[in-house]
Amino acid sequence: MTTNEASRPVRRGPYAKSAERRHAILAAAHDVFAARGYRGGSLQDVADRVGMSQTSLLHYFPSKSDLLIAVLNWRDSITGDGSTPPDPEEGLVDAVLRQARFNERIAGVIELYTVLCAESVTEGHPGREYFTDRFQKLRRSYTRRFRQLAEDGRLRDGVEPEVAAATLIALWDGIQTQWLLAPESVDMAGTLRGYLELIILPE
Amino acid sequence: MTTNEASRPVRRGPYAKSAERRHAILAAAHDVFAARGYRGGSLQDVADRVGMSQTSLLHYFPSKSDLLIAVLNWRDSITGDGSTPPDPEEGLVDAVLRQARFNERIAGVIELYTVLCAESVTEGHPGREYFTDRFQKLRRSYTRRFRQLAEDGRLRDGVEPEVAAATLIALWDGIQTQWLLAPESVDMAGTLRGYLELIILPE
DNA sequence: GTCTATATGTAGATAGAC
DNA sequence: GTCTATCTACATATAGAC
Repeated sequence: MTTNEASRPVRRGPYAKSAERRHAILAAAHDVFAARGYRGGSLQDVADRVGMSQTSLLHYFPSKSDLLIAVLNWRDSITGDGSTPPDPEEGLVDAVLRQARFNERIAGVIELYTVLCAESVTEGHPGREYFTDRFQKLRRSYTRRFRQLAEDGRLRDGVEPEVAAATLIALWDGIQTQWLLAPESVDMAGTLRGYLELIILPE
Repeated sequence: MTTNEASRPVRRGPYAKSAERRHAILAAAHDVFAARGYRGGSLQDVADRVGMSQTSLLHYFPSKSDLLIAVLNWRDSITGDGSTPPDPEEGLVDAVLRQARFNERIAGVIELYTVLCAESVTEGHPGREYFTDRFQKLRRSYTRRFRQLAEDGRLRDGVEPEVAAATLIALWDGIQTQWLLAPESVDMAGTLRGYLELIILPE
């Protein structure tokens, strides 16, 4: 048992409760930052939701900015953002549309991303590096995929892979903002599909 | 002279100084909200920039949210957003690219718009109505223009005017965000041109 | 119109008892 | 690990003198 605890300290071990607490805090902070932003959301709001005092919360995350970074990284693990796709044979169009529809169903995921991303360009915002890095990685990743499509003769003539990558990311982010303000007037997946079908030729 | 004052009360009239003050406050608030957001920017910051006390500032704008609305409307008048184009004969592509290049040169205009737009989707944000209305008007306006192009046989087959409108707006907003975080890596006007040339056929 | 003074509220973070 | 109490800072807004 003791050896088992040592090899799997997360479950039933001495740190089990601590890990659960951290998880509960991350979930609560996700909701608060999504609904009110980083500057607008308070540690007290988060503590109230998880049912603990604000000072106890700071025992797990030593400062508000630490909590923000942890929430952003946790978001990646929830949405699968940046990780390998479930099906390596899945095409780019299907992968994008599946992700878009998935995000739409998880309450708060799009709010969190949209609100914090724009907020991160403000002075002294602790999330700025996260978003700068994310965009750089995303642009490179999509550029590679469009370049591969071009080699396969499936990218429309005149479309630059780099431009298509930046365009897809920008379109995705922008349509999410419109959707947040008017869900009934915007079809996120349909808009993305419209662009991708414009530049990607059928097999 | 008195009749002249009555017909043009803004210049040299009794309210001339007051109007100048309001203008100076709007410019300062524009900078502050662009750099720190609505929640992150304080009235004290604005007052310091314009060289007056925070309480004197509230003499011109009775509350922080009133100041925000005034800044948003003032922004429209600076950028010409929503007003009639300078040249009615100017094509859609030229108008979009000219506006994009113009905004890029006015420091803070894109920051203000991007930061406040996303922030406005948060709980109880006073700018929400402004942005909801703006998107609705923009979508309708661009939909009309694309529909006209379709009637002229200049819209690519299969492109829906409504989808193209939402796509153009989303792309524009999204590429601005990427540009704010990495100006050297993003070509705003080039990206917009790439999309428009994809869906609009040459005359 | 402009200011000082202040009311009132809230924030993030620390100290230290238990 | 959790709490109460508190520190320090800063916010928006009001009252009222000049």
